[in-house]
Amino acid sequence: MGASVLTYQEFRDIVEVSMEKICRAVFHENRDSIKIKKEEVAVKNLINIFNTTLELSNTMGFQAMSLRDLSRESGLSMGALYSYFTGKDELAKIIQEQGRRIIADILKEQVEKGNDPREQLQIAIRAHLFLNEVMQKWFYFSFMEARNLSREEQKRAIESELVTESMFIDILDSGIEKGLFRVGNTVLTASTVKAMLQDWYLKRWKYSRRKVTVEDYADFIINLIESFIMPKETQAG
Amino acid sequence: MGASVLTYQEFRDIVEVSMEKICRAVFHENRDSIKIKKEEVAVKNLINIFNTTLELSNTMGFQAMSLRDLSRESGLSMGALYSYFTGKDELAKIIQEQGRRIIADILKEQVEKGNDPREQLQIAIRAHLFLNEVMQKWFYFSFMEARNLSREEQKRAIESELVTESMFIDILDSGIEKGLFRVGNTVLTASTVKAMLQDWYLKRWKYSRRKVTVEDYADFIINLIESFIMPKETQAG
DNA sequence: AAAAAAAAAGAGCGAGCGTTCTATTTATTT
DNA sequence: AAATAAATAGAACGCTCGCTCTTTTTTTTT
Repeated sequence: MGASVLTYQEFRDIVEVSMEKICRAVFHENRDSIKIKKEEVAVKNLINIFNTTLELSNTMGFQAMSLRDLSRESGLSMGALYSYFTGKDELAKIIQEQGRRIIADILKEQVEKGNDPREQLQIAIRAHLFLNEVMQKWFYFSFMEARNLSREEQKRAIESELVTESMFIDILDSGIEKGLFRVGNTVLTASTVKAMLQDWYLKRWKYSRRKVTVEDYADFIINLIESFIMPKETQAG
Repeated sequence: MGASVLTYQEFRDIVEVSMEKICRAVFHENRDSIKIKKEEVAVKNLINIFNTTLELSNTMGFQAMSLRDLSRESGLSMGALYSYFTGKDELAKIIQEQGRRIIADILKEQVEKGNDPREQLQIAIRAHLFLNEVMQKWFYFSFMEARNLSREEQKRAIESELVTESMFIDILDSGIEKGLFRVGNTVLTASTVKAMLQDWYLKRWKYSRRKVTVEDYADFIINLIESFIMPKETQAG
């Protein structure tokens, strides 16, 4: 081991989550509500709209951001904006949806590459964290604005949180079963791992200021959690 | 050790943070801006106002909560409300201030009781967590609504976060110096401890649903962090 | 019981919100 | 170059917001 570890650069090359790709997906998924016909025009403006929305609402809050703010900062008129979404609420909903979709797709895909629970745990932590880095603004938005969603959408957000956590629980349980990890409270262990991962996008400013890279943080968390769940002898090998 | 550990019940008896006590402090601190003369009347209504504000804004967000909502839910008229604060922004500011004041006062006071770094770390984790439990609504509000504050108030919130974290860093450093803890990245260690503690008030619903008590959670985090920073032999004794 | 002080009530104000709709501009096709 | 389609512009509408201010009610003092 050691050489086969997923690096941040490798991750970026593999997953290719770009704003352009996301917006193209949004365009196709919402073709009936979007009033724009030509894909290139739509994608170009959607990129602008999402970037500006994330920028504004992550500093002042989505509620506090008026569509006139969004219009002014994006350079698009009110009329133009309403060609891309049916209302302010839908704009928030779309951002949330994309965040959930991407984390679900990519995390599962990456973890399945792991050959044993230890490798899977490492991949899960690294991939999750790398996604938090790439999609920082999206996840920060999703967490902070979840309260403004409809009941139905809120349920989905909670469910999404629990599904990701279950993935960690399953890895831990299978590790115990195979005698690789020592017995412990896997639910609480998974829960605290999630909390540490989440801190990366909630307190991004802190880590930036301290010049902690996402690789540093990944290594640290893996060390921390392995020292807890693995017997001393096993840990080094 | 073991018998002298701070329990949640002991903590509650010692610190006595009650809504009534907080509101009495708010009344005296803001006597010039509050238009009410009689302390008992003011305290009674402040309790009502803060409870209702925390309740409403922790579900729908402070921005989304109108003062007419607050008026309706509290049973106080618009005119009455404005006898207790000068504007909506000040209401948010007061709640933030009280949260910061209490965590700073109580945490320092408790940690100073510890005789060695290990005991101090345990006390710090337990006291911090118990405060998160008692003041859950206040802290959730403070975290979620920090963006709506003035630049100046935002600086104070960040400073407060870093001061609490420094307390953990200092404890860890002094433990290493005394040979009790193994050498490691104390800044990142403190940071992750804070993240785990914070999760208690950010995801309270999750722990309630799973019937995890605050004592369970405290014990778990202390175990987790000690297995990381303490050599195996020392840990048990 | 009357007078004075304290507290609460709630209609009214201007501003800004989300949203709509028609006019205009830009791009594409013929 | 004219005709058609696509996209953008921004004024206008109804509504709700934070906040103020005078009136009314309640409490305290005399």
